[in-house]
Amino acid sequence: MTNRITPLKYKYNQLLFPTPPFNFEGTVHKPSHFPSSDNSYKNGKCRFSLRYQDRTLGIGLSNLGTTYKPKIRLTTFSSKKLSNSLLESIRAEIEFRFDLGVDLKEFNKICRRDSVLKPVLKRWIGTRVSNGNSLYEFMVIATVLQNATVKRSVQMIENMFKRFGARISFDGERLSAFWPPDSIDNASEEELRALKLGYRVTMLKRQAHSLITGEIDENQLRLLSSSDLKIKLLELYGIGPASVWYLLFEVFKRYDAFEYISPWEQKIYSRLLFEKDLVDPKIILDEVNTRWGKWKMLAAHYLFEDLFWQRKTQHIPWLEELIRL
DNA sequence: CATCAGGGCCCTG
DNA sequence: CAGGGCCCTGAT
Repeated sequence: MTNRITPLKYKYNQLLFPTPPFNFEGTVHKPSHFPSSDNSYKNGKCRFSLRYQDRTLGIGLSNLGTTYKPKIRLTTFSSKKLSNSLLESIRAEIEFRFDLGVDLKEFNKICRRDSVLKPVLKRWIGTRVSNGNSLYEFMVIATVLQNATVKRSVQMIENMFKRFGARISFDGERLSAFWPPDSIDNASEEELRALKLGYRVTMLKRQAHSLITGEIDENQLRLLSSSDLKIKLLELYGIGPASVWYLLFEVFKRYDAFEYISPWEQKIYSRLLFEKDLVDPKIILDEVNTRWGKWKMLAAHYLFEDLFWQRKTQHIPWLEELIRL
């Protein structure tokens, strides 16, 4: 266990040019995601820890552009010097994880014709599906989400950060960083149980193990068609019908990955799309399919995040009840 | 004090 | 394919 904080004193700037139109804030900060100590968003600046090629790095993203002339400053912080080729591959990885290269013209056209999304698009045009986490990290997140309230999920992931993660400081922030998977693989069951992970311990251990054996190769998986990818992801221990859509969408940017609705999401979509308390999941799924087709999950994401942004400035009682922080 | 569901999944019959 | 069990917590 390391409570020691590692300062990342080397810093490298690069410029990123997302495809226009681009929305910086909507892309780098997702208010519907639960808060955790590996990332922060303050004063328009996004910072997070990045475990990449066995290094623990700090990343800063800040906006230097406008919606139609997008430009981002990517700053990579490290405790050791980094080579140009490594910096280049970090840049490419960040561009992928934040989906900076996608062309959303067709999606925007569909949104403008849609009564529900039209006003939402006005606020968030250019927003990407984005996630700073690797597949492995997102599997961990999906696992701690299972059968738990948000508060408990946060408790579980923070317990894991404390026990297995690193602490880094850079750019005036102190953040946690994910652990190398073998530390979970080597940990004893009792040790993990002590972190109040419950029955998820088996899943977390098997996931870490399949990563270090090379059974999971994220870069290879990115090349698969969505249907093949879905089959592969469902083979991962602990990934079932609810989690697989999160992975397909957030990690692999498959914009149509919307085939399953969990009960709390069902309530939210019932409100947003039908102005009712509870609509049958199948009806919701049919509705989003006819409305938004192959862009249905991205469209739903816009609705969802827009709602959670509203929550920051106004009290939405029915939503508070569902979130149960 | 007990019981139960929660932002599921696996395993069994 | 339906249903039980699973870690833990907080609500009732």
